[in-house]
Amino acid sequence: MAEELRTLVERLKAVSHPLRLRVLSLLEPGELCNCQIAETLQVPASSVSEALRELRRAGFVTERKDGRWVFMSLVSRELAAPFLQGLLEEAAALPELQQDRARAQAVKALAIPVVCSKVQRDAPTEREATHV
Amino acid sequence: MAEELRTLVERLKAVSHPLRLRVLSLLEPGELCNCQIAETLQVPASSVSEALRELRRAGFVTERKDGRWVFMSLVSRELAAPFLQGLLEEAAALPELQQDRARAQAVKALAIPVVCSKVQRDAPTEREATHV
DNA sequence: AGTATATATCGGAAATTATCGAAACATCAT
DNA sequence: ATGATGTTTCGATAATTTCCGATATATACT
Repeated sequence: MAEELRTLVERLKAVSHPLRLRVLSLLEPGELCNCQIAETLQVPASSVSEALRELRRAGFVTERKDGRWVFMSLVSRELAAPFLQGLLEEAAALPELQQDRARAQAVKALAIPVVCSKVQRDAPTEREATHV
Repeated sequence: MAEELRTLVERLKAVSHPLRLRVLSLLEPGELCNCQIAETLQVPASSVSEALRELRRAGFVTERKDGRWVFMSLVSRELAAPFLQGLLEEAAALPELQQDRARAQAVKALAIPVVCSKVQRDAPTEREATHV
């Protein structure tokens, strides 16, 4: 298979996943660190980290380290894939993702250490019937 | 998971696949029947049929039956997902997909029965190392 | 140094997807 | 009706993906 086709497919796969799409959409208004995302989405921090790794691999996200924290943000529109623009608009219209953003705002209002020390504790453990 | 998020993810998954993306891109200039696609891409007809089923399920493709043949075409831009426009542009720029289109033109120049009677015979049998 | 905390990676079980030949189904041609 | 041909579905196997707890790594604080 041609390299370029493979790459495009990999980038599409990266966003074809509920958690990764939620994370992507969450980052649109601005950067967030791993634990802010984990707290916002009520998902284990390791899952968020893996989601971010895929989004980074696909070239949609960049990181900025600041001490203990790694703040992730979307790459510029110019660097992103052409299909991303339409996708983000489509995503922003979804009720659940709007809810996510509202939660993120509340989380951002708190100091980061306060948010993050909660994450380890109250991550959900029950597995859903279908993949999240 | 919210229904709408799930739907969007399903639509993204539908195009996150080399064969399905090739088929999608192949249909952009105009309708083709299953066997024309199979011949163009040198892929078993059943694989093409399955790819088309997914693209139909995702709402990207519609069918028009004409006797033995089922011609598939892209749905109108208005009905398609917002991200599809950018994706098709991105796809059209890929060398391999341009090659596919050139082959499709050659195939279209032949009478359909001539094309299709070949398909059953010379489909490739060797499995590639990675998924196609 | 030692502890706490944020992030990344690993391991591995479970679910999902991919693939294609075989068989079924639908329509045409004689 | 019979056979030929285009399309779809089925069956089964292999490959991949998902998910999260456990572990590892990195930085901060005291």
